[in-house]
Amino acid sequence: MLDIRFIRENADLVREAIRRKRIAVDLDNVLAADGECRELKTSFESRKAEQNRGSKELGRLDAAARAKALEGLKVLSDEVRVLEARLVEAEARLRTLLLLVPNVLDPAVPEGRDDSQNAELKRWGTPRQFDFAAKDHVDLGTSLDILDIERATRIAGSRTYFLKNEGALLELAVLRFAIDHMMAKGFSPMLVPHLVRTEAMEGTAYLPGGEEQAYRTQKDDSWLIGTSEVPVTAYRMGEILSCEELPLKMAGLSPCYRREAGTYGKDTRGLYRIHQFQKVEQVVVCRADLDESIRWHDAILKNAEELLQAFELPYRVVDVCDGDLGRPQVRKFDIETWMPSRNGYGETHSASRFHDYQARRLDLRYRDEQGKVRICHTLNNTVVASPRILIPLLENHQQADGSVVIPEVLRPYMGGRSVMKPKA
RNA sequence: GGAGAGAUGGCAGAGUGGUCGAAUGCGCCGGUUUGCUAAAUCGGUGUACCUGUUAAAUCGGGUACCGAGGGUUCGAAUCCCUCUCUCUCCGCCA
Repeated sequence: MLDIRFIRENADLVREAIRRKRIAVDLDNVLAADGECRELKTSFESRKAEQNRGSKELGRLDAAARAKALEGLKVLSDEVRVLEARLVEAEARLRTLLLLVPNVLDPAVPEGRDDSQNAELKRWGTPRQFDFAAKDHVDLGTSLDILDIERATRIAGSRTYFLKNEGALLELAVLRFAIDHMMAKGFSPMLVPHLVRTEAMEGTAYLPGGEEQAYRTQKDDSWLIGTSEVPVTAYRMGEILSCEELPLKMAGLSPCYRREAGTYGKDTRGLYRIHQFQKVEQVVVCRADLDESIRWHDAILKNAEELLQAFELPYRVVDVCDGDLGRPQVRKFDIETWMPSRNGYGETHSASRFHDYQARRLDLRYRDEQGKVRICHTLNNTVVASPRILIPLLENHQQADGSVVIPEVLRPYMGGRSVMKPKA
């Protein structure tokens, strides 16, 4: 959420963001609602002040004077009540509108219609040329007896899977490596609530707007998280942090649940797009300093790159274009990892910088050295998401005999295994 | 799931209809005292929003906030209702 004062003073910037992110919001409605709010607030407060003065005096009056003053106060009280009701309504209307106003863009964000027009920033590694008929991860996983999609579909519906044997171990290995990698960077590992309240979803800007993508419980009105970003970023919501404890560096591990509504027929084969996966997510909460925020954005991008390099997987980094950028992000870098079966790069990581957009919604603040209360900045990036990462891991490291070599850094987490071999 | 108790400022803890944004203590900040430290002593010490003066305010005026939301009342921390959370006991359970 943007500061309404910022919107008033930078309406052009905000209009540009609405246009470039292709979001259906009429800023004039927002500004009108704001004007109405302030008008009502002024008249309500001055009448209320009058009433407070009168009521205060009433206590000191004798019976006769009191009865007389009471009459006038009753009228005033009704008037105040009406004004207040109108004010509350106007404020609710403004907030509803404000939640939908997108964050402004970093000047560097490239222009583009969709993800096909993201700007490539760098490439690392060279996609492998196979001198044999390479299999995709589904065939590999099946013959290695580490993956079963067919039976999962019977039991749990589309976009589900079983990982078993070394497949199960490989996912655990990848996650644990990611946690250790982040701990070495000073991030606190966190296991988090998977069911959260609307507040946390709204605070991280998944709501309103993301209702169709999230699973919601029927009886208790809570939401299954689509990423641990939600509980981790919201972890200190409503608090005023001391500046000594910033930045908060946290690495959340959780399952992630996504309905994938509206994606029928898209990425239907294999483990690319599924309803449930596990992810280690890095979250940074830092002071309200643009340069610092940008530095962290680069740092969390680098953390993820290091992981892919350790896994010996070719990847590229893209600067996400305006048309593909979400409402809350100022700028976003995606990492796409080489996936032979797609004969291309597929998104595996997403590093977002939010400025104070999430923090304002979460009421996440800190006291600076001067004692001034300020709104934090937040950022996040994937460390690793599995099983999607298993796609490049299996496909890139396969051998002619159908076996798959386990990257060296993962072997300690796999009981020393260096290769997975077909069972049949 | 059933029965009961509770939620007050950074912390502890008073306050059961007006003079309460809230006693008192601790903590914290500043002054005085002090060879230093400690002690003593004096003063200060929430957040948000509206509005005024202004070059700008750490300035003036106002409104709101005593878990959250609603109600009663001229007036609510205090009375009533709903919800959330915490604790105790019973049941169930990993």
